[in-house]
Amino acid sequence: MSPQIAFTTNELRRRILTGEFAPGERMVELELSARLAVSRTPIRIALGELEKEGLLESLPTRGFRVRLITIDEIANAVDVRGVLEGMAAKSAAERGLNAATIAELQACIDEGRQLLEKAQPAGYVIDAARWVPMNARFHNALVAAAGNGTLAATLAFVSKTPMAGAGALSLNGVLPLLEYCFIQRAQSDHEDVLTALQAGEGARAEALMREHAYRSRNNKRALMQGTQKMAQTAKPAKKTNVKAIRAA
Amino acid sequence: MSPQIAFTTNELRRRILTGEFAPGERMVELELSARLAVSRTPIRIALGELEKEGLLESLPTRGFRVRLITIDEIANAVDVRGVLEGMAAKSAAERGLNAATIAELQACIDEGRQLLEKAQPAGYVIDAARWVPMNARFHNALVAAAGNGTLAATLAFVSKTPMAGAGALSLNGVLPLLEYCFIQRAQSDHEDVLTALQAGEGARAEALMREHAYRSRNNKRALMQGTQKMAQTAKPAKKTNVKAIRAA
DNA sequence: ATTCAAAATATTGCATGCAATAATTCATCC
DNA sequence: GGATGAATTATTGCATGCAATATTTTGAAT
Repeated sequence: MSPQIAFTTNELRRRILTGEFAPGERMVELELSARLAVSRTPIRIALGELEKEGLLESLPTRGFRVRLITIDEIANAVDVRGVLEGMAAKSAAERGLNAATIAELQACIDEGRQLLEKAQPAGYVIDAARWVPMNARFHNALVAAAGNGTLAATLAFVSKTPMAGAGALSLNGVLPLLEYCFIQRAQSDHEDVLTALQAGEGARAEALMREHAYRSRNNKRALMQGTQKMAQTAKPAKKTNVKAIRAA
Repeated sequence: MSPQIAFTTNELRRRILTGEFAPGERMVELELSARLAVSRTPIRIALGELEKEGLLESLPTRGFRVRLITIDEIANAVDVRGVLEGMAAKSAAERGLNAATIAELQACIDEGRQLLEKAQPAGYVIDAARWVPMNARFHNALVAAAGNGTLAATLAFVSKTPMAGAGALSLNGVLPLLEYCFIQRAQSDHEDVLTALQAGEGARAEALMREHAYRSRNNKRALMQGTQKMAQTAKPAKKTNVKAIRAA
């Protein structure tokens, strides 16, 4: 992807996810073009991209609108992710792990244990800035070990659903003790999975990864329903003044 | 997707899959624009689309080239499809089927049995024109019954890999007897899955759907390695005469 | 005040031009 | 003859204009 298009896509994605564009709001090419200071061409391509990612929906000949993503939709995506990661674990166990993969997975586990230990005296608050990338590394290493490129691409596809990716637990400090318990369990799942993988126990590794995801799904549901994060009603789309943009 | 872009995408996809563009060949916007009689804009968007489908690969600032799809890649995609369809079957069994779904699945099974019976006196040649859509209908009904939109979208994503979709068995008349056996087994799988679904046996339904896909993968491999369909070496890309196109 | 039609406006779909850049060809020198 | 650098050509990246279409507003008629 060319740099301008990549920039536009990332920027729009970011602004949608941070709520700068509310669900239901229309995305008008000319307005976005003015806001991001790029021409309509990259905007148009980026919008198509974000539609495929599920962030936008297209109106017949009226361009795109920000989609409202429901809790159920996130839960569905996480379930699919769990099944695919289970497949990855099973395949990896059956093929056998190479030394580098074992080292990488073990490194993640070591870091995770460290983070948990550091959290206890600090009021059971996990260092999210380190946990999230570590968690992503663990999942990536596992998927890579399955040696199935299509599987990896499919997981990437599913993980595009907002909040459905591996590193997407809330972790913004609400309910620290509850989150600590979730993370503790996740850590223990990681350890069990590595054990199963090394023992070549494919079915067990698969079941563990599935449960790992199912649990994370339920945790998300609990946190979200608690904080009502996603339940904001869509603000009415404010009218854009195209004449003014055109004049500028 | 607007009509022109849809046309362009479908047309280019078709031409790539039929081999009109050989693997390795570059896709030059201006040339395609002339061939399909549309401007560069829809061509450009369609090429991006086909890249995401895995049919093309992008060169840094040199546009796109037709990718060579290997047998292993197809096999990987079919494996992923099997796992996802297994998940669909399990979910469907756990939620329970409604009457309309049962009727649809049963109708597919009845038609399949009919096709098998008709094939025997006809030299064991299956009527592909009816089998393929029936098979697709069966798989679609099953996925719909799972009630997970993300799962359906993910399956659609995986099924874009050429030859990896549910209705993609060769079925062009090579080895009629062998194909007859494959189809006979597929039919029996369908029947077993419906039985399991109706009995609420989720784990069994899942296992059956996985095996159903794994088997189809191996059948494909056997047929392909026999006929060497995909093993054609890429023709060298013939030079395009842009001056002539420009002049026209 | 309500309805309807006509005019005005907003907005996309698509085509195309131009500049930037990569690849290729060609001419020159050793 | 082969290497090197300059000119040429091919080709994309991006901007933008125009026509087509959908929506909204306006203004009249009831």
